[in-house]
Amino acid sequence: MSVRHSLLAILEAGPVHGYGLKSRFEAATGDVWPLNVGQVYTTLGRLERDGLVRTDVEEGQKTYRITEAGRTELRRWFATPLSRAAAPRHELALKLVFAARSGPGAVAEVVRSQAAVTGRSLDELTRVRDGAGEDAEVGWLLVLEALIGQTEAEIRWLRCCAERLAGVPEHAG
Amino acid sequence: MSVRHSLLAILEAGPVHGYGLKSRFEAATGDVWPLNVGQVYTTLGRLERDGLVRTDVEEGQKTYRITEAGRTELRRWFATPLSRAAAPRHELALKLVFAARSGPGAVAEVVRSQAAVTGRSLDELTRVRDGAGEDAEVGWLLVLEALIGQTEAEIRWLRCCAERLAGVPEHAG
DNA sequence: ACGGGCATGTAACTGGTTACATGATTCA
DNA sequence: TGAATCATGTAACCAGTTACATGCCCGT
Repeated sequence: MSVRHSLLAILEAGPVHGYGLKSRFEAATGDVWPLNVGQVYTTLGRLERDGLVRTDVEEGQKTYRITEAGRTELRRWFATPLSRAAAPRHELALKLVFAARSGPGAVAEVVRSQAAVTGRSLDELTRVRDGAGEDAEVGWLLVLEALIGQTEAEIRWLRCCAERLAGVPEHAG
Repeated sequence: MSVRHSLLAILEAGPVHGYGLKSRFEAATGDVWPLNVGQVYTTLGRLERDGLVRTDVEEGQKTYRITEAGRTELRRWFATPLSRAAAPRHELALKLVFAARSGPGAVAEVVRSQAAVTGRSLDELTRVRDGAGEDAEVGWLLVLEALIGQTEAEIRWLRCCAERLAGVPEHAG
């Protein structure tokens, strides 16, 4: 529910029209997660359906405004931590688990190809971060560092998997 | 597409009936990600629709069997690394970015409540891992360690956020 | 005149997820 | 007998996502 709540958060600062939400969302996160404009409108439609935003026309442009229910929902979002139980399934972990059961060749392939891509990704992320000037946006830096930390953890884990699975007989476990 | 491919991977080892897939999925990952039985059937229906599995009745029980197209798709899954570009939006990062724009109070609340939950989660994960015996399943250990690494990275990042955002004026950026 | 960015939408589809109905078997 | 587990499904919904249609306005 990231998009829903992000739009709500942008609207908390004041009414915006549909297209403006797209640019503000991308500006806030430094274009790391581009947002299809169409999705803004579908999401806004659902938010309105649920009574979290309301629309009115100002000077020919339709503007969206957060409602009290919307503010409540936003506060709830901030106040409710993500729980591990509610976390989505870790696709890479699943892939590796089932590759391990499929045979050592599959494991090696997954680890090797993923490590290459993830490594390149880490290089690029750190290069971008280190090239950031003084005027860099706070949100953008935070997003970058979240991604860097996550990526580093993934690389460590892949190395750990490679070690542990090296020499494990086929269909083990 | 984790569930889809995981079921395909289980079927690669031989035909199974619907309910068996649920138990095998959970056994493979150590019950970390429980799977609603209903979802097994909806997913199998979609896999059959797409020609990746086929069914036949054996001794009164409907069994599912992977097709050649299914094997191809599974190999494609193993061979194709996850790309950062295709990665889902990082919900916690988004939450923090927008909490930062909402005001320092919101940031502090997010960081504090999330750190508490994440910390407890890390404790539990490490306790489970350290309590694992020699007979522990490989896949389960890998999943555990992926989650531990991810959780540690999240905690480090939260600390970093707390430092960086302390004292940042409201609506900065 | 025309291309590009601003602006608003809709239709369609995907995979994930749950709630519910139904019945067989097993075991205390 | 009655609860738990095995077993098979369906209907409905959700958020995310994209492809597409439409038109305005502005600068070249």
